Amino acid sequence: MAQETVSSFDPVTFLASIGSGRTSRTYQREQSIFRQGDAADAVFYIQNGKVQVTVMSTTGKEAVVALLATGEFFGEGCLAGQPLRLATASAFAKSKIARVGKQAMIRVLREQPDFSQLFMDFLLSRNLAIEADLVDQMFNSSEKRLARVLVLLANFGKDGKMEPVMPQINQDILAARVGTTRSRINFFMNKFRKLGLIEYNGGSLKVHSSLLNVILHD
Amino acid sequence: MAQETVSSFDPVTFLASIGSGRTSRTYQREQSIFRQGDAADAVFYIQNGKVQVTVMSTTGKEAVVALLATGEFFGEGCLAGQPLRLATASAFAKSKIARVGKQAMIRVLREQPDFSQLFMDFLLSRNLAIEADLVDQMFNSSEKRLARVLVLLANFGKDGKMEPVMPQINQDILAARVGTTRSRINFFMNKFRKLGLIEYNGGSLKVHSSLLNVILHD
DNA sequence: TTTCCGCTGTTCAATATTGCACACCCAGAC
DNA sequence: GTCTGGGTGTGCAATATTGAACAGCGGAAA
Repeated sequence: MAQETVSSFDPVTFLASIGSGRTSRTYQREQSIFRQGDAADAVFYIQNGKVQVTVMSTTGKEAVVALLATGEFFGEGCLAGQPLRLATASAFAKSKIARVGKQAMIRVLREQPDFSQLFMDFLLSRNLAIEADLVDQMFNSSEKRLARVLVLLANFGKDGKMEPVMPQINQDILAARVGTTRSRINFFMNKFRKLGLIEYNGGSLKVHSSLLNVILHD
Repeated sequence: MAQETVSSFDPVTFLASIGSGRTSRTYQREQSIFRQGDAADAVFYIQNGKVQVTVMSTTGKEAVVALLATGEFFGEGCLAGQPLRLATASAFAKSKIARVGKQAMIRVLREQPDFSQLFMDFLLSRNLAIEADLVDQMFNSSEKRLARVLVLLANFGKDGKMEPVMPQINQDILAARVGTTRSRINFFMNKFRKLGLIEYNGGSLKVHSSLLNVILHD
C-alpha cells in the first residue's frame, strides 16, 4: 500500500491547493516549530528538510522520539484529541514546513481520499518505526542501541547510498536518541572506532553499516 | 476527532456488511491468532475480548508490545507493506475477532470514508500509546515502569471503574510488559505491597492507582 | 492422597548504567 | 595572540539490573 500510492501523488502540489487553513514557511537549524506544552491545533508536513521531535522529562532529561525527513508529517497528535503538544519539534537543518490547521486537516482528510491515503500510509509506517524503537529499547543494551541508531542515521534521508552522517550529530544528541548518557555513548564510540566500525575525528562521522550489523547480531 | 466519530458509528455492523474478504471467529484464552514470521495478509478487529501482542527476540526474551481490548485493530502492519508478521498476537481472554483480508481492507478504506476515519482514529491513538511506552522506557527506571503498567492495567477495559486487575496477569507477563526480569518485578511488587499501594496474595490483584501515582511522580 | 507443576519469595554475584568530575582540544570571537 | 565555549576523552564510585539459582506453596491431575 505504502510506496505505490506515495509516488503516484504529489502532496506538495496538493497542499498548495488547499487555500486558507494552510501556510508554509522556512525554519533555520535549531529553530523550534512548536514546543512541549503549546496548544496543539495544527499538523505539519516537511516539504523539505529534517525535523527532530524531542520530549523533556520532569527531571530535565531529554529524549529524541523521532528524526523526520522530507515527505513526513508531525504534530498529528492533535487529531487524536491531544489539546497540548507532548513534544517539541525543531528544525534539524534548514527546512521548509507546511502547516495545516486542525480543522482544515480534518476536512481535507474527509474530502480528499488520495490525501487521506497518503496520510494513513505515513501513520502506518510511523507506527512501525516507533514500535521498532520500543522493541529495541526493551531488548537491547545501550551498545546495541547505539549501533542501530548509527546505522539508521547513516541511511537517513539518503536513497540507498551510505557513509557520512550529518555533521550536526554530537554525542549529546546520540545519548538522547539512544536513551542513555553521554558517558556511555563516548565509551562505545571509541570502542567502535578502535574496532574500525566507524571513523571520525572532530570532522564528520562515517559509518560502516555492514560492519556495525555484526554488533547488532552479535 | 477520536471519541465523537467512534461513538457515532458501529464498526461491527459495518464489518458484517463487507461480505467476502471478511470472516469472524472466536478464540480461547492463550490461543494464537497469528505468529511472528507468518505471512501478513490481513487486519484484525476485536469485536469482543482482549488480545496480547508480543515480540520474541533472537535471544529468547519476550516483550509485550500491546494489550488491546474491544474495538481495537491489530495486524495493520501488513497495510504498510510488511510481508511477514513481526509479532505474535494471541487471545488474552476468550475473544471474538473479525479478520479482514488485506485487499478487502484496502478497498474498504478507500470506499468507506466512515470506516476509514474510524481506522485512522485508531492509528492515531495507537501511535500515542506506543510513543508513551517508548518515552517511559527511555526515562524511567523499572520501578516506575512497573507502577505505570499497574495503573494502566487497573483501568484496562474498564470505563472509569478501578481496582481488580485481570487474574491472568502473573509476574512473568508483567516482566515482559515492563521490560525487565521477574526478579525485579517480584522485588517491586513486594515493596509496593508493603507500602500498601497494591494488594494481592495468590488471589487476584488490586491496585490503588491514586497511591501508585505517588511513585510515578516521586 | 500423592505427585506434579506453575507461580511466588528470596538470595547473590556478575554486569551494566548512571552521574559526576575534570582535563584537553580546537575553532571562532575579541 | 588570548579567551572562551562547545565538544570530546577519561576515570570512578554509587546504583540498578541481570541471570540464575533454589525453596515453598497450593491447586489440579492422577
